[in-house]
Amino acid sequence: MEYSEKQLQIMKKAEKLFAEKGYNGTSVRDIAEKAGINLAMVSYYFGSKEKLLEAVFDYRIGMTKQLLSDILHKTNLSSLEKMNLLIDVYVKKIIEQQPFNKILAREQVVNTTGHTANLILQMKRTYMDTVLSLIREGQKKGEFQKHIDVSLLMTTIIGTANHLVTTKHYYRQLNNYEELSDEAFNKLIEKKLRNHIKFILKASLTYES
Amino acid sequence: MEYSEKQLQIMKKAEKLFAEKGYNGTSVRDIAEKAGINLAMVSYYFGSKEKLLEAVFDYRIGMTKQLLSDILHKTNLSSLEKMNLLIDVYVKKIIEQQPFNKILAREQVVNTTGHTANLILQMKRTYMDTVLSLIREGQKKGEFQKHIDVSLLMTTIIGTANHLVTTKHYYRQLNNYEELSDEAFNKLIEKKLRNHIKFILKASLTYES
Amino acid sequence: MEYSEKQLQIMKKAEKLFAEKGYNGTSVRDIAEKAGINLAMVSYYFGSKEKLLEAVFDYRIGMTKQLLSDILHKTNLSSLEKMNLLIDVYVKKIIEQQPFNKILAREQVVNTTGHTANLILQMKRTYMDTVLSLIREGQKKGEFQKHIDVSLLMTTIIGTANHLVTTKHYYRQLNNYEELSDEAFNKLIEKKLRNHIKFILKASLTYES
Amino acid sequence: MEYSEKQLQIMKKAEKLFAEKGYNGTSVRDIAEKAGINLAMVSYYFGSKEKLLEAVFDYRIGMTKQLLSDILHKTNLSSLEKMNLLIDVYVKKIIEQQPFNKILAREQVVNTTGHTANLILQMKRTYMDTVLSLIREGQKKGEFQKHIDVSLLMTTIIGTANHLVTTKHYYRQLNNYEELSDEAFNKLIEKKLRNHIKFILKASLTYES
DNA sequence: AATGAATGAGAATTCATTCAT
DNA sequence: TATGAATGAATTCTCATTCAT
Repeated sequence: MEYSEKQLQIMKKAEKLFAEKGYNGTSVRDIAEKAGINLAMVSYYFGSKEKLLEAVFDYRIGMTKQLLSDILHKTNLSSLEKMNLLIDVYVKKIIEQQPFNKILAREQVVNTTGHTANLILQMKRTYMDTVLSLIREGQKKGEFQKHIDVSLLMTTIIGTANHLVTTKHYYRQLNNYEELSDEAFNKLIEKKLRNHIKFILKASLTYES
Repeated sequence: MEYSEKQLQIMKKAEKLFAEKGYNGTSVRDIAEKAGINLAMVSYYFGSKEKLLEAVFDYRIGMTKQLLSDILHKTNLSSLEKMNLLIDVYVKKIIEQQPFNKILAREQVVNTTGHTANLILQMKRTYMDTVLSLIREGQKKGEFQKHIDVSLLMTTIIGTANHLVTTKHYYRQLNNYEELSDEAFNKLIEKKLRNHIKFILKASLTYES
Repeated sequence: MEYSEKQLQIMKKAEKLFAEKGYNGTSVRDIAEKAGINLAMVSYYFGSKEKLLEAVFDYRIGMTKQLLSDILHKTNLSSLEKMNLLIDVYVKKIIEQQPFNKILAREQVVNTTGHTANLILQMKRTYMDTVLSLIREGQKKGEFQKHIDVSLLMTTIIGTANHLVTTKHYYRQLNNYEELSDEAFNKLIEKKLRNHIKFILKASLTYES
Repeated sequence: MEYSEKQLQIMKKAEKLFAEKGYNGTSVRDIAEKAGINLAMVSYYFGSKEKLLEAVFDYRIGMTKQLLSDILHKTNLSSLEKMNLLIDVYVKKIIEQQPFNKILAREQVVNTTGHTANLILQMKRTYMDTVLSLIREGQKKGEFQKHIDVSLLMTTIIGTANHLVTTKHYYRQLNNYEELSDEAFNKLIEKKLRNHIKFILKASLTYES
């Protein structure tokens, strides 16, 4: 699905508002105002508010799939290197696409059916398959231990990243980072998150009971 | 803050609806209907829809604080035992209070100020202090390694539990648990989650670089 | 179905407006203004604009059925007397309920399915059964001729009355009755219509080829 | 008024939609889509939606006037023959132009002033004059009885035809013609209507009190 | 002659809340 | 304590029309 410049412009503003106030907390009026367009243009370009949300999901999840596909096709890397690259890319994406991640974090709770839920499931499957193949590779080479619950391990990685990003204002207060600029704080948590996830992974994958 | 029977009855129905459809997606009419009361009674008992949400938070977070306080005062346990008990209690709570956890997961994203945000911050601080003191204890005794980012470790624990519970319908599909009854599935993920978190904790706290 | 005073008040104003401007040409705002109530009360009392229209149909068609039932149960009358009474009552109803008749004339054209169409069909069946039994009675007694297409005869009676009433402004102009008051004109056409239909009926039912 | 091919194409589609959903129930978008043209072309070709409706009336009523004029000028026919021809032509027109007749039936109820109302009045006058002169002719020759209310007689003819055609779906159900094809059913009611109107006319015009 | 974008007005409906009883 | 009626604001969406190209 391709989107015109105008559509992308609207989608970006909508994404921001959905992230800040939630889908139901955002009115089409809000979006039209922020995007500097007439109220009726949202229906004109997307059909409805819900279709606009779906467009945002389409767009972002499409990007994500592309990222994952790119990594898998880097045939010159070892499985551990691929895993590390995957973490780097994933964390970078999470930090850069914070607004969409907030929407995703909220919508996947209540939206259990429909087009959006389908997209989310597809994305989760793609992640799962990618990680699964990487871990199997590592296990074959003896780099990783045998007893790994990949699904739960992924829940941990995604849950950690999601929770940090969606509740970063609490993390900031609890750790006294309030004097940092937004930019600096984002840089900081990106680095911390990347290292932390890699640490958790290494500890889990190489743990000897 | 004490709540009357009638208030608790309303709060319970509201909690369920907020969890299923989100705060903004739930109307006062919905709540009144489900609770079998007159529409105006919501305002009468709570003042407003938002105050009702706050009451739910008050109530649930109060319960959680009590739980944590109980654990800390069990002076006859070792720090590792306390930590394990904490996990048991936390996971049990997460599973039992899934509706509230869904609300919490959603509201903490958009609600960054106000009474609710304050309650959440307090709760997080309580968790943080509890875990911090347990880990310091364990480090003193040489049971845990020295370099632990407690805040991120907690992010991992909470993030893992939250993500599993709020997106459990996806977890179910991805792992082919669709034939299980709701009850059986809840039992299963409670056990899995408990073990997984303990494993992650042990692997992290005892990791040797 | 019983309607409260308030509902009847709204239905009456709505009926008038629907008759004057058509269902689609009338806004809920119009109705609320004319009825002197708040805009939201229409939804409150009827659920929706369409349900309000259905209520009007329910009410008026219910009245009509009652009228027909009353006539049929007058056992002391001959079939010709019953027929004449039926015409009198029918024409009186048509004249008195001109607004509803305009709505009916318009809606039965486009509304071919749904609750409203069902009501109309029921009413038509009731009329048909009534007239059919009266004519069969008259034929048995030898008062009426044998070859009568009752369905088309009814189409003629109803069509004549409908057409006169719904296009009476044209009838008025074509026959130079413009100086008459509304009341006087209504009186006039009621009498003319009654006699005309009786004449057509007599001529048709007793025609000898 | 002459219309271009393009205009006629649009008018035809518009006529169909107006008949099916009513004028107010049909959007310019609907028409543009059905006609396979750009939305703005409706305004371009007709000025407005209302002018488009007027064009349809212009066109159809112009055709009707032509038909009537043709009959009147057939000097070789007797008045009874002319009357019969008039019925044939009228019924044929009613059946063939059902969509326009539905529009007419609806619009003449609510549209009591303006260009459209004028056109309708003109047409009615033309019909009236035609029938009046035919009946006067017949009365002079002694073929018809003296006391005839021509205006009401015409109301009966037009009303009968209108009612049958605009509510033919009910007629179909009431008389169990549902298994007939549309085409066959139209053929059937055309024949029935023609005979019925002629019968009513003959019975009325020759009735002896 | 035709198009796609745009607009402002208006549509029906739902909302949380209040008030008199 | 409880109710049903009422309100005004806000919701999303559709409408006919216009305009620049």
